[in-house]
Amino acid sequence: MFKQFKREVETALKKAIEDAGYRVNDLELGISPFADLATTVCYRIASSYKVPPDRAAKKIVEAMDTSDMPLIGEVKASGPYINFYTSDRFLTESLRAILKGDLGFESKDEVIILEHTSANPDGPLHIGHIRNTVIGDTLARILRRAGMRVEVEYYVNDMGRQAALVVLGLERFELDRSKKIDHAIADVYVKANRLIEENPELKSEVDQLIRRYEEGDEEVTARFREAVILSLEGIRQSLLRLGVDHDLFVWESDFVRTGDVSKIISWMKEDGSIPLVEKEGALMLDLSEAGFDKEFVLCRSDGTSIYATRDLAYHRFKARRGDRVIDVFGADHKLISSQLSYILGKMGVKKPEIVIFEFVSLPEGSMSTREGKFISCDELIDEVEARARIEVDKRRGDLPAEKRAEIARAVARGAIRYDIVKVSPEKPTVFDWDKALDFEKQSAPYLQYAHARCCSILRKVGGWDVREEEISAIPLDLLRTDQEIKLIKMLSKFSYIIEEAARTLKPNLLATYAKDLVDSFNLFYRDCPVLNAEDDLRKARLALVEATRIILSETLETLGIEALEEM
RNA sequence: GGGCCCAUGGCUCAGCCUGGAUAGAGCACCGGCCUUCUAAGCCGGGGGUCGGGGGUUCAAAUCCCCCUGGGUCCGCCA
Repeated sequence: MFKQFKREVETALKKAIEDAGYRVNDLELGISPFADLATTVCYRIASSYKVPPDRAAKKIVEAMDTSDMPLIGEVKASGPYINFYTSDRFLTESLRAILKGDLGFESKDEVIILEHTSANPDGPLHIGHIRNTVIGDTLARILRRAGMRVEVEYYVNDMGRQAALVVLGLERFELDRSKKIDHAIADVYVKANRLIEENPELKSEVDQLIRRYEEGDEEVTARFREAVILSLEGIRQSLLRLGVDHDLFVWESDFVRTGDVSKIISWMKEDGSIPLVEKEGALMLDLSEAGFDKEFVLCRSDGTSIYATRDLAYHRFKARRGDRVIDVFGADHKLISSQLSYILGKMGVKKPEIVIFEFVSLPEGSMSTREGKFISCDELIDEVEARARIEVDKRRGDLPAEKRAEIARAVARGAIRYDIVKVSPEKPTVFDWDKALDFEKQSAPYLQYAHARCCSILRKVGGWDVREEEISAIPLDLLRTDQEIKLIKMLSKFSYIIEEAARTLKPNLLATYAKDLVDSFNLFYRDCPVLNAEDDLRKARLALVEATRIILSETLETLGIEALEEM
């Protein structure tokens, strides 16, 4: 409902400014600590019309007509600011809409292809990869919640040197089958790297594997397939533990096999809109026109293709199927992805929107799968879950063991996801076990706990079973304490926040909202008894608890955190 | 060497895109609150030259330039 309120304010303000005899480009409306919405537009008017900003504010407020604006309560000039407040009707309508299942979204006719994670199949996901995973998956959930159709894809780098090294390693070292399969693959990969370092002459063998795979050699293809499928199996298990499921796994070798890669190369040769350079048999693009000082290599001197070229083919494939293409990439891909975008533009292919996140490092330095220096996603989940189990056991000895295990799993998944998503992607982070295992205020369990409290109250009255026709009869206008008003306003902002997060592709906005929402609920919980309230007030407060439960569970669901009914 | 990102209380962060009214949280620290809906909670307290310097502006944590420190990229790797 906040969106409608904002729309009303925009309409009324725009007209009032005109009627006061001014003209502006931007209404400069924003959420303020002093009002529900406030504008600073009078400063602008002051400088262009040479009037004191306070006078402009007063004049605009006098010209303001809000008689057709049921959601606007009060409008006040406060010095140079104009403050807008919601009406009583706004509060009641907001709650009523939520209780009736209208959360303020409309479905949009837009298909988005979103790629995230796409880790190399050379070992398990580690805590750096899952920053990509959590940002990507949360974005997908936000966009879906905002009404878009989203297809989530994982690009499998099966043709690279890493995959080839695993293949080489598998031929010489035994897989430790007692381990989770992707971890066993990592062991082999680390050993293969060491082997190559000690015997550099083996490098040509790797090159050969790559070439034979690209040529479609059956025996080699089968070996690559097996290695990659094994890694992917383990990776998918880890993703599932985080509540993440891709719609499609796209193998880069497909683009070589279908001829898409060679089509792109011949297009480059014929079209000529990007200058082509040949150096010792290798084919490159000269991108100096766009300010890139190094050439962009299309294919190696031995004729084999290169990751970046295959990625061009993949992006063309994505662009054909979606109205928008979104990629979630690590900061190391910044340069290559801007080159990619430039080339796609020249090819007449829709450019991707790229969300970049900075690296996660360990206190002792950066991670490396090759050197076996990393904390795996599985290890992290295991540790957090074990810690959560201790906490659950401490508090809920009354529950059966399976139930406690289930709660611990949900708490662990949530804690990990929230810990990652609450930090904005451009911030480089250092992993910290103490923070990961902290279940206090700025954490998922804090949010889940508030949801459980809502459920607990509702459980005590036998659950919420008010039919839609009866909702209008609930005396919601009794909810007028500061705590109640604040909470209702928070609830009304859900769709507004989702759309902001979707527009700016910033999932951390929703994390902040979730915490603010729960803060407001906790104040209400402390000061406003529900079950012990007088008849009508009790009904109204129960409705507010139900509305909070709805919005909070929607928020948690969108963050990929399970909304627990008890914990 | 060049490009991009980051720097906000002891620690971890929000706010920066779109400049405005007292810079918000959490952890840690100190002091309170379980005979009332789950204390993974709530209340109070101390603690900040928003890395440094210049500039733009009536107004800068927010925009621009320079510097410092950290990260990252600049492969016929992915």
